[in-house]
Amino acid sequence: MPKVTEEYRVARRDEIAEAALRAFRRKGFQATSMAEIIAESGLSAGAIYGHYPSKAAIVVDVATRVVGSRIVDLRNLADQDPLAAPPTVPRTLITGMRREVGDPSVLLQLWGEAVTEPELRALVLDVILQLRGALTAYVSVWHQRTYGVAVEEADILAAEQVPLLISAVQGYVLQWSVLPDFDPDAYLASVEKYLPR
Amino acid sequence: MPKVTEEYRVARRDEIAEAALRAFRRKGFQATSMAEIIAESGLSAGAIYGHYPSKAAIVVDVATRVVGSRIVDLRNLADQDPLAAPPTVPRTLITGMRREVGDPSVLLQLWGEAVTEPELRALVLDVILQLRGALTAYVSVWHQRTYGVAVEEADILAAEQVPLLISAVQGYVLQWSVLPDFDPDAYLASVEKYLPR
DNA sequence: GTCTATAGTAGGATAGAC
DNA sequence: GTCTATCCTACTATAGAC
Repeated sequence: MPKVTEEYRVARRDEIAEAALRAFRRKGFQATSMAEIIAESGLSAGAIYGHYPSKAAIVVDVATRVVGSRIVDLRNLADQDPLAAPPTVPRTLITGMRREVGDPSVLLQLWGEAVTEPELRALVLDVILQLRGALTAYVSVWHQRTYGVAVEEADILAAEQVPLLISAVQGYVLQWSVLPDFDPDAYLASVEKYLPR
Repeated sequence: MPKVTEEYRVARRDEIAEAALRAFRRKGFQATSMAEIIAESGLSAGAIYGHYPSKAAIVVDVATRVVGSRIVDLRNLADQDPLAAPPTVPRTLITGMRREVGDPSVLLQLWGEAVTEPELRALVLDVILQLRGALTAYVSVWHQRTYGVAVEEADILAAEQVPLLISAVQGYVLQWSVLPDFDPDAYLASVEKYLPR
């Protein structure tokens, strides 16, 4: 039986995770030192190690919060009738993502570090696979309902088109992060104008 | 007057840069230690510091070699008659990139670290701006020649379409790096099938 | 130019008081 | 649970011999 309430522990972890995220945005996940997380949180080393066993655990927890569940947005999308056209899906995903993580460049940092950190890699892979699965199902249903295409053919079309929808989202994040003159509205308008429906 | 020939110095720098790149692929640019670069090169600390003033200088030099000049491929493309359609450009860029950097996931690592390292950021920005400029000119000319569109309108079309072409390349790199079942040929076929011409 | 050895520092994590 | 103080490892870079 812990002396403090469970809500208190959760709230403290949230506090630490949010402070760590602010620090990670500045220097990246690996390159941020515990000293920076400690300073940003306003707590002490001992306090933090009372809630996380290691810096690696903080990294994984924060990264998990960052990728969150974009899947929810897709479920909402799939419940609409009439269905929104596939090229409008990136806008929905990006809007949800922006609301949740703010500056998306932290996602680019996460992807980059996922190349060499197995735990982050597994996390990113899991999210992309879920996203791809949900998107593929959505696009297939859209073709069936909109054009009366047979299931098998709709699945093939979806498998062809979904990687491009994913690239549209990834390209947004990358170009937002790197180009000082990136225009989000123009970008999304182009996606909706030119990607296949 | 140095005692050794200039070619010798250049060859040694190449050797060190290549060893460093092999190490960076495993752990990322910042997280790789000098000890790992030293071991990978088979040289000693003293030898390496005789050719580079700091680890940061090695990082910048290697990163510069990695992004290289994809612009050359675009120039070759623009010299053809008839011009290749815009959706085939990602294939050309990616083929050149694969030949030069091999495993493209090192590019994703570079992009991620560019978010927080100003020198890498400037490097990546410069390359993307050059690429965007060359691509935009190419696509504009293509519309003028192929459809007889006026210059002003062709420029507008190019400005709309080029971000998607860039996303196609970036999405390739990302999906190649993360998805174990990524199919490069199918991806490029989709790009050519669905992106606007 | 290249080596070995090491100086000097910053890092993650823990001990013990409260 | 949280703090301060500190241990110990690993890092970048240099010194001095060859």
